[in-house]
Amino acid sequence: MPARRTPPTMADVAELAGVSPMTVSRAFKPNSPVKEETRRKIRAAAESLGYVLDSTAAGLSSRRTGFIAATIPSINNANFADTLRGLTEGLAETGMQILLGYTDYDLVEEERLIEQLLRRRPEAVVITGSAHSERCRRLLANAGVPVIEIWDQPQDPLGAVVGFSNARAAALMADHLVEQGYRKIGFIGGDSSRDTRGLDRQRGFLKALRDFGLSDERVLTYGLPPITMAQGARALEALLARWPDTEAVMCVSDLSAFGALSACQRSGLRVPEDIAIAGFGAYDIAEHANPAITTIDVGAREIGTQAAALLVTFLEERESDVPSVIEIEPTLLARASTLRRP
Amino acid sequence: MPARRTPPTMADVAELAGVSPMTVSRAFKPNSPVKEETRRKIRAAAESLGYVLDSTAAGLSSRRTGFIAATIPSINNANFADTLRGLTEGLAETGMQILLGYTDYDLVEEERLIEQLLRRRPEAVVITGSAHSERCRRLLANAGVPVIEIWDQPQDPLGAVVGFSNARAAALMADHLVEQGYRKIGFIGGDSSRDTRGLDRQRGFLKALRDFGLSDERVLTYGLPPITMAQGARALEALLARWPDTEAVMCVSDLSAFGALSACQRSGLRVPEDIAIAGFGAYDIAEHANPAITTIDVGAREIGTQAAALLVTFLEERESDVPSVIEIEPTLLARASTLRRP
DNA sequence: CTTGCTTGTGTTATCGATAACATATAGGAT
DNA sequence: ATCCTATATGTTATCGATAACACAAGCAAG
Repeated sequence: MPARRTPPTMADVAELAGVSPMTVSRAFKPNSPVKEETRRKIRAAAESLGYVLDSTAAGLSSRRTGFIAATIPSINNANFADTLRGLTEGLAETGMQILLGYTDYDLVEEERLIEQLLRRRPEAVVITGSAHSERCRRLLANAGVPVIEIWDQPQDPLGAVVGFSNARAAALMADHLVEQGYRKIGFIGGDSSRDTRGLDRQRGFLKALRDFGLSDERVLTYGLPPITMAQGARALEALLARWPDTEAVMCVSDLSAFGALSACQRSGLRVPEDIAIAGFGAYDIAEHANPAITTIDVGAREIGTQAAALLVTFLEERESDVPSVIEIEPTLLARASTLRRP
Repeated sequence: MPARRTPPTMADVAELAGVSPMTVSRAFKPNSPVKEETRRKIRAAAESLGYVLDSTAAGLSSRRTGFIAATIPSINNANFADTLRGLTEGLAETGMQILLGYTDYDLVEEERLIEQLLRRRPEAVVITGSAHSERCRRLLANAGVPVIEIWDQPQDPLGAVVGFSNARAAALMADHLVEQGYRKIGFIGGDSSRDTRGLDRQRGFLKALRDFGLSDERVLTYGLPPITMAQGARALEALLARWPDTEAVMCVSDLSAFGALSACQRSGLRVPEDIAIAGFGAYDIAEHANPAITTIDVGAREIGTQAAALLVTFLEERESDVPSVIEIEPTLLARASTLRRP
């Protein structure tokens, strides 16, 4: 079977099966009135020609592309990958295909990306984060399709929301550390405004410290978000160089927390006896580190699942106008890296 | 600006700008003869209407969809994410969009996925792995577009290849362990045939052991691939329960190696003094673990970069018929987890 | 036996853009 | 002044499928 120049079309299948193209079209859709025998004949003809439906043409004609556009800041991030997995699995039965884009934590890139994605006429858009350029907001509003913002709690939502408060989630960790008796508490994060969720965590954490009457000055930012294990390690060293008596540190993510933990161990500090380390995100690594790292589980997978469920109702009922806000409840996972044993 | 029912079309922009739709079409393509003033007028009209090009229609008409289909086994895998990043960045300048699918290490799912992707009429297909169902091979052959298999070295390539020999890569590790003086060497991997690359590693590793005249019996498979940190930990415990005098273990991936390392440390074993642990894949975690884990860098990012470069030539020259095979050279990263200090 | 509904199939128009061809204008070469 | 070429724009047909409508046949209900 030689590779052909142009793939066979529905008309080719129709001719071979001795029916009209319209019947072929129907034969490929479930729940359309086609005699079982005709359908078999068409299926056989299609298979023998190696026919594959052209969704491009189908989408143009039916005005339903079967695409859901989704943006995430980065591929190399287990949290967003989990969300994506929840989304993918939740949409599997609908036959919708996810059109994915990476913003690299950059609003300008996000705007470019959204425009590129909208060109494909997705039937809905799932967008990570709540900070968008003005033009990006306008593009989304004009697109006339449901929009779901995830992983955040926007002041001014574009449509539906499946998210949580990064500030409150981080405050949970402050509560925990204070409750464990730590008083000289620091924070490690990235050093630009790109990662707004990271900044929200920092803000929420420091605010909670202040509310406890504690100092909020032990903040060390290092590297472009999302910060890596290596950067977490260096940040911890720098933080201890400046404030050697620090008792506990929260890191903006589990990856940087793991780096910080490694740095402690290399310099002979015991965790948590000499210094407590906490992370964020409930990555696998936090669970399997020695000691296991206290972290916040933000329900990354569930965000995807809930967004998918919301999409299913939107697509079924065409009721994109009712903005709904689903709040995910982050939970603290207290582990050895911060627990004081009396 | 209210959300409209149906988005504006090129004809709407044309009317507002006082030109023909064709001119609008040209105004959006670079290197087409349009007066600068006209172009500005059209751009302004488009912006004021919130016009976004419909790639669906464009693709149908021009027979160039701007899609590259790509499949990877899993999202939650830093290696494949790296490959994807290389691919994305390498294709960025071309304006091609990646249409991504996850096979979940399953050939049946792969076939389903490939058919779904081919419906979108991608201009090329990048597919991870070399094992495919018969129908999948036929679909790809019939599609009439360049196909690149990555991350492997197929016996019978579908088209171009950017990969490496998993067996030889694993043999590198056997060489290293033997060279370090270990003799009672084990292997930890997943326990099904789904992950063919993992199996290739196992095969190559055991073969190398035999070639050194060593026993190849210390193999423990545990859990569905890709195996997790937790499974790596349990596998190590099981392996030591059965062969307590094991001196060194290679794990099919760095994640399971990290789990194994943690398991050792929990049970008071010193690494590498009591037992050496090695991984595969050069994940971040291997570098930052304590001790750092010896691993194999397979050049995941480079696989993506090279595949992108190949695609660029294919798309420019329309020379998909010349199958090229690019071999990536895996390298051993010798680290503390296996190094004997005399 | 007629009416009305369901099932199965065909016909025509259309989705939104672009390729291919056609035309007009401006400037340069001869 | 004439021809030629490059630039700038318009016209027509078409990409491959599906929506909407039309129609035939079969069967049930009245």
